Formats: sequence, structure tokens, C-alpha cells
Amino acid sequence: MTTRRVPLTRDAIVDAAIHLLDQSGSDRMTMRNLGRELGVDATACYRHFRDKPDLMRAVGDRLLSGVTSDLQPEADWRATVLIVCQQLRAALLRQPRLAVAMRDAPPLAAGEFAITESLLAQFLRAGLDARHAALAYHSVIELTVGSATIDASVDALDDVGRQRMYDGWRQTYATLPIDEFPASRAVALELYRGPADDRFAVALEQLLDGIAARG
Amino acid sequence: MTTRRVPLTRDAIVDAAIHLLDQSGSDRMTMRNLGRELGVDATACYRHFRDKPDLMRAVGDRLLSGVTSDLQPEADWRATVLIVCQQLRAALLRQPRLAVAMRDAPPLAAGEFAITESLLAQFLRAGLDARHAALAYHSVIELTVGSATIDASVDALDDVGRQRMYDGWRQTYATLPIDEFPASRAVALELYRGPADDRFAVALEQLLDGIAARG
DNA sequence: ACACTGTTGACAACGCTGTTGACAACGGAC
DNA sequence: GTCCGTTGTCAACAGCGTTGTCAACAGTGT
Repeated sequence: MTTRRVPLTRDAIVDAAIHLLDQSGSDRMTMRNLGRELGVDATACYRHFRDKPDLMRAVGDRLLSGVTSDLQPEADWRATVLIVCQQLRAALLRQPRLAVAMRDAPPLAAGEFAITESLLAQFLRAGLDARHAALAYHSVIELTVGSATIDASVDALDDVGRQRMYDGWRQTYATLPIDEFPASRAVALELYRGPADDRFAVALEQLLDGIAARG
Repeated sequence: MTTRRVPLTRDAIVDAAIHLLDQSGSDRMTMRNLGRELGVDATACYRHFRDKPDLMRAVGDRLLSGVTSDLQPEADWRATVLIVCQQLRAALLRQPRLAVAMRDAPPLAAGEFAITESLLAQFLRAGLDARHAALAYHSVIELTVGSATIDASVDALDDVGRQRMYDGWRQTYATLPIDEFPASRAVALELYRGPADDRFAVALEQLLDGIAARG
């Protein structure tokens, strides 16, 4: 309709993409919807990004950029690892496809380097040698990404819907035939109880216990 | 061309879908390719499955069904957990979207119940109470799914390509500016070294250490 | 032998997706 | 003023999942 007064920028496109992801989830984040959001033809974005994966990489980088800010250098190494992983988790939950997008592009983004650096630094501070620091890094990253992947779908629901889904799962496990599933019946009421963030924190603490114990 | 002698069955479609996933990865697993694989029009599958997610749920159930077979009841609880998780990981690697598909459908599949049951049983055997068994279960599942999610893309490559990608990552980390990324530089050569399955085993062992230590 | 019925596959079509190439308008450099 | 690189528009393509319609088939009751 009207001519655009200010030309499009990479940042503006990334902003719109994140806005789109926030309000309508991953399904609605299409190039055409993105163009509509920006008041621009969809294909205009291809002047700034080679293709959609390229765009998503930029989105991922943006979301990841805040993960390692606000770190307190004097904090315990475990506390620092915990915070970094929790913020990484939050970023991943915000954009479930991020984990996939990250792995798609071997030329990794700047935000990712910062995360790796801060985690490795903590493990070295904890006294691990290079090999064990690398192993600890892999473990922690895999747990964080995994937890986020699992929780991402549930996270799309509101609080009520989420509680209802968890209740449904518990109910399902609680009504399995007891002779075939005795352990499930015994534990059913404890499954998926409480906030998912808390369960992640517990898992991470357990993992850090194991890492601290024998590297 | 020729008239089909035997009619399509759900099992045959699931077979073909798995075959397609095995040989060409998730991208090529489309309804049209599936029809081509079966020598049948793509839309014929809609006579047997409501839609694609419905099909993928069946695929997931099939892949998960083998996870808890071949368990030795007399084995150590840790060894059993390790085996179950390793086989679950293998199933997830075969079909990366499986993790998401699993969570999408609250009426969970039979194979998933068996996995949960066997893991919970081991944690109860280890002496954990219901609450801590549930927490341990969540931790272990999240790590397993996470590891599989991360490794899934790399797994699609052949051995040479995979090694090259890992080498590339190491190279990237090894050439970061040393004043800004000292820890990354120090650890770079140890990152992503050796088979991914081994790294997963280490992570799981660490987690089980932490679980055994204080539940 | 016949018609009726439910099932299954083929085919065409719809709306959506990411992406490309040709074209036109713009802004800055000479 | 003229050139040229940049950027947005437009039409189009191939592919996707999905639906509705139609024909061929098996089984059943008469």
C-alpha cells in the first residue's frame, strides 16, 4: 500500500519473528505471516536472509544472547552453572525449534559461544581437567536441551491447561493394571508433580552431584 | 499399474514409514513418498490413519515397543536403567520427532508405559521412595531425550561426515580469541571427542551417581 | 444370479508452504 | 543528469497435508 518510509533491517525482521513466535507459536511463524506482520511482501525478507534456516539462526542467536548476561563472577561455580542452564532453558522454551535450529547450523552463533565459555570456565574452576570439563559440559547441555524439548509442548498451554494435562497423566498412570505396572501405580501420584522448572533444577543438581563426585 | 493383490494394512504402512525414516531421515518422510514406497496413492493411507500425527504416533509406538524387551531381571538396577535408556535413545535417534510426537498425544502409547514401569521399578529397587523415584525418572528421561535430540541431526550423516562435523566444531572452538574465550580454548580439543553414545553413557552414569548419592 | 452395503484405492483439487526470477522504484556517487 | 547497487513487489513453481468424489472390490442376504 504505502511506500515503506524506513527500509527493512535484519534486526526488525528478527524482532517481528520473535513477536510472531511469542504470540502464536511455531506453526504460525511462516514467511508470509512474517511479511504481513512487517507490512511488507514476504519475499522481501530474502533480501536480508538467505533462507528461513538462516533467519531462524539469527532468531536463536538473539534469544541466546541474554543467557550469559547478569552473571556474578564471585558466585559458587555450581550456582553459576545452575543459572546459565536455567536461562538457557528459558530461552529454549520460548522457541522450541531453537534446539533444532541450533544444531542445523554448524557455524554456531555468538551467543552459543558465550554459553559454552561460561560453562566450561565453571567446570575448570571446579578443578576438573580439560577432558572431564568437556564431558561435564556435554552432560549438562544435553540435560538442559532435553528438559526444554520435553516441556516445550506443555509450555504452550496456559497454567490451567497445563495442570489439567499433568493431572491427566497422573490419572492415566494411576489406573494402569496393578499386576502389570506395580511400580507405576506406586509412584503415579508423584509423577509430574509441581512446576517443571523445579524438576529441571532437581535433575541438574543431581547431575552436578555426580560430576562433583568423580568428574 | 497392476492392481494391488494384498490390501494395505496399518502395519504395512508403519513398516514403510520406518523404512523411509531409516534410509532418508525425517525430511523425506512425506505422505507422498510413503505412497510411492508402498506403490499406492498417498491418500490411501488416510483410510487407515486419520492424519499424519496419527501415523507418527503409531510409528513411535512401534519403535518404543522394543525398548524394554531383553531385560535381565537379575541385573543390577543401574545396569538395567542404563540399558533401557540406551535403547530408548536408539529408538529416539531413529525418529527425532518421536519425542515431540510422544508428548503431543496424551493418550500415551503402550510402549511408553512399559518404559516408565521398568525405570520406576529399578529406582524403587534401589531403595528410593515414591517421590524420589519420580524425580529420578524425570531426570533420566529428560537427559535421554535431550541427548537424542542433540545427536539426532548428526546421526543422519555417515561416519566420515560426522567426524568431519565434530572436527569442524573443535576447530571452531580452538580458534576463538583466547582472551575472550580462555576456557573454550583450553578444552576445545576434548569437545565432541569420541562416539556420541559414549558421551551419553558418561552423562547417564554421572546422573545415576548423583541419584544414588542422595536420591 | 442379483442387488445391496461397507471398505479401499485413485484422482483431482484446495490452500498452504518456502523459494526464485523478472521488474520497478529508490538513494547515493560521479 | 546519469548510472548503479540495493531493496520491495509481483507472479510463479514445486512440494506439502488434506479432502471430496468416484470406481472397483468383497461379503451377504435373497
